[in-house]
Amino acid sequence: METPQKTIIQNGTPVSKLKNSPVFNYINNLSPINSVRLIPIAQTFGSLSPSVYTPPHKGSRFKSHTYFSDPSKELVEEALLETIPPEILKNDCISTPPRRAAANDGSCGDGETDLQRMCDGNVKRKSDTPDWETQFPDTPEMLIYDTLNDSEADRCFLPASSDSKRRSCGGTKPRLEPVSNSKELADSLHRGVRRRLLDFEMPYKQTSEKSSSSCVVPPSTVLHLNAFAMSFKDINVGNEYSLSGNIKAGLQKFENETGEAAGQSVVEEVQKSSLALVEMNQSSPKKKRLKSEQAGEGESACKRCHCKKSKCLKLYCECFAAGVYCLESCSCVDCYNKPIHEDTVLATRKQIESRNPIAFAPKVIRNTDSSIMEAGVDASKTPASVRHKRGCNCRKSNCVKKYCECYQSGVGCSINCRCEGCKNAFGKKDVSSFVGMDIKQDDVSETWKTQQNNELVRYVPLPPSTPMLLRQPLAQLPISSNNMLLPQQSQHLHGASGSSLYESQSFRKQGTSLLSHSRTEKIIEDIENLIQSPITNINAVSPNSKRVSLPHLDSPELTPRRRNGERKLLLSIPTFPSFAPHH
DNA sequence: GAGTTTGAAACT
DNA sequence: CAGTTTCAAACTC
Repeated sequence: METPQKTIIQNGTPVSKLKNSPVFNYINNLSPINSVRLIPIAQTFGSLSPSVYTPPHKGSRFKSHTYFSDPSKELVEEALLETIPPEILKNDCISTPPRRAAANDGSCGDGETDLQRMCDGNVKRKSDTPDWETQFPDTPEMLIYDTLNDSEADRCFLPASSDSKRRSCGGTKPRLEPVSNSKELADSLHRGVRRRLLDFEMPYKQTSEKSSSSCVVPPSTVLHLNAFAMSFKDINVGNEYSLSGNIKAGLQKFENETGEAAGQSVVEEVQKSSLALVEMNQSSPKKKRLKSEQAGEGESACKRCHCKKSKCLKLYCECFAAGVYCLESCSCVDCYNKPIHEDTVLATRKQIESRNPIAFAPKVIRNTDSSIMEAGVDASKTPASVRHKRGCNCRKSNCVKKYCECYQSGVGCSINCRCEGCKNAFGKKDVSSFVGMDIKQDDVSETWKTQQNNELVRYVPLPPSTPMLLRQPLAQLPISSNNMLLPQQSQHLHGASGSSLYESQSFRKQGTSLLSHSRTEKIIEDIENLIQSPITNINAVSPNSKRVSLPHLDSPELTPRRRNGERKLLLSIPTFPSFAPHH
């Protein structure tokens, strides 16, 4: 897949020259885009979700991660963030590499085709507007784009809360952001995105446009940098296949080249490669199981549940928990998690949320350095940026099997865990919460690696965003306008901690060079504003006193500290998890 | 593929 | 709030 920038002549450097550059060829050869089978992302909005809950911890993204204490790395993040074309940020294309030959072979096929169309739209747009920066001169504004274009708005659903329900969807919804050419972007997406989203009390619901896709196409802006960044981590940490390492090698080869054009090229290629990685990471715990089965399968590639008694209306059902409808390919019995039972589904979901407001919240959160700071441990040794939101409660599995949600998610146990005999390879409860978890590949258990390799990719599931979360005042959610929790973006990038990519001085150099200082500062300031935004009104305690702790929210460090002229980047409502109707 | 184990979710 | 039950995924054979 090409990015729009590829047609750009950077600093007078012809595209052809860039394409002939060693790194371009090298990385291009590394790109698995052509070889990786697209994992249907139906029902996987969880994995694509931006709503990995991130405690709003000021500055955490820059300091918390062991591997990224170097400020220059932050700049790399910014560079990556900035470099990714808004078209990509704004839609799913980053998660949907070209799949020209994708067959519409069943329940998942439509969604795939839709995605393809969407990407086609982007390609088209690319040719129309080769220089996205020109059109988005103000990068922060680029981040403020409206998540939902008109087309999407027709399909999206809204959170139930009154204060926010009208902020995102519907044809009459106000355009909430200043993206100058949002119309064009919307048009672009109109050409592509088709999603079937469950309408949660959507006042402007328009069901007529529901597509026939049986697998939900994840909320279009949901993945992106999260997955982009995660992809590095995932691949590097969890898989034998280490693209980032290869990128690093390529970058080293590229080290002699300097200048923005070169840097731009590097980042372009990184983005390009990320597309494949993102693709590889479109999975959920449930889906993973299917990955090993899906080779050569079509429809069956969609994840399925096997519920027998829950009617797929409880969190036992992963489909339901993920906020998607069950597929026909599910082997569930007496399933109510289907479009025809939409009301039931909604009611049930509401009920569950009434019990536990974050029941549908991501299970894996971006932990911050607050615990680290509190523990007085050198932050440089604490890469444990990701933790299970509630922690596990394992007693027999030693947190080394997928019974353990932490382990399953590829994250270390934390102080929130009540596990016994924790041997979590990603970080033991009593240690990793505070002490650096310099997880190298060798540190990850062979079991886990084997498991993950069997599933094609290692995946740190990013559970679905939920209406609950989004019912919170948006300004308090660190969710970017493209449905990404900005801190998470960075933390995902941080999460790429193991990635040697970011250890590449050359890359840092290149990435840094991409940003003008003023722009960088502006971006950082905006993001910091977001980070400072508290999510204080998320009930951290479930009504039934279940463990729903949101770590460190009480930390004084989390005290919101708004700056003057606070720019609310979160002017749009992220797409909600979709219950994907299917046949 | 059936049976077992496991721990989250749900219930009391 | 704690203990118990239910449930479905993960795992084993």
